[in-house]
Amino acid sequence: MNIGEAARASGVSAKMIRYYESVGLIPPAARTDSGYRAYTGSDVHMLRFIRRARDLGFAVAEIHDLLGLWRDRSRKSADVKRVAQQHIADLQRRIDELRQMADTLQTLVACCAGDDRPDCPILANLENTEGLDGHEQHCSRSSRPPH
Amino acid sequence: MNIGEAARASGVSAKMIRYYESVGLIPPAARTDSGYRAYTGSDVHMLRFIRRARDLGFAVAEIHDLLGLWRDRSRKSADVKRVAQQHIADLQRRIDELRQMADTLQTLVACCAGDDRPDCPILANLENTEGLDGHEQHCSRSSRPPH
DNA sequence: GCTAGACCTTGCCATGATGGGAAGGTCAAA
DNA sequence: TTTGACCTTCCCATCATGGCAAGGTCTAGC
Repeated sequence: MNIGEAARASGVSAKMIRYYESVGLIPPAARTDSGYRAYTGSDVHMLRFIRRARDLGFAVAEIHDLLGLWRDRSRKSADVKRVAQQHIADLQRRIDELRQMADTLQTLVACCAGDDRPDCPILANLENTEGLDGHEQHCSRSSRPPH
Repeated sequence: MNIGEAARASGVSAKMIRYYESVGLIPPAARTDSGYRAYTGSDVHMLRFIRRARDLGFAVAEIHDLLGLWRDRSRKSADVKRVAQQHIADLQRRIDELRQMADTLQTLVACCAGDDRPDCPILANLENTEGLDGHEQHCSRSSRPPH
């Protein structure tokens, strides 16, 4: 199987397959006499594993670990669970960060008239270091550039 | 004011101040005779604005627009509001992506014994293209590598 | 057998925001 | 004058991904 076929069969682009090989996530592919990479069904299976793990947000380094556990018949499921739980914690941290941003912005947007006038609590908040960093409820006042 | 002072006063690193200048987010700083960048209080004010906008997750291109509106005394608050709302939508999309990942993983983790045995629904899910893409509730079965 | 077109190879560049570091110039205090 | 803290520019690395270019290979149709 050529790299293009393997790509279509696994959902991983040819470019990324070469990349994963170059960074050691997957072993170097077998080669034909002319130098083309040759893949087996088992290779595609592995690529699909990688693809799925990427879809779940695992970084390449984490997938490296997961592949090791996958191949290790004597693995402990506790080890897999730990990797997954750490990743969940990481996802949760990122979610919280984004949600904090969204919440703050949402509060500001709710206070913004959104009409033809220039006064805008959103700009006012960006301008002042203070305000809405915490959990204020009141709409702030105007906003004019300095000068 | 030297770049280091401006950095300390604004919370933007000297490195990033130079970067923002290089990509045109801020105008080229004034220079002393010896070539040092020189900043005013007004410059620091702008840098703080940028810093705050970055903290809210705005990309440099968006901050460019926001700075334009900030400087425009005849802006319409509706324009600012639109930028903010688009950003909120973007944040929400990213949050949903991450939460989808976290939810799937959470379900799998809940199904994993996490003991000394190798059988693991997490690996099983990564291995099979099917399963838990949607909203299944049942814990799946084992997981052994191919070969 | 030849040719066209689809495929493969490697290598370089770009993304976005950020930090690290090197080599060399400037400044201020002791 | 020296020292140390600062500044300058330039290059490199991150992370996963795509794009492009130059050149080699394979296959189907004529």
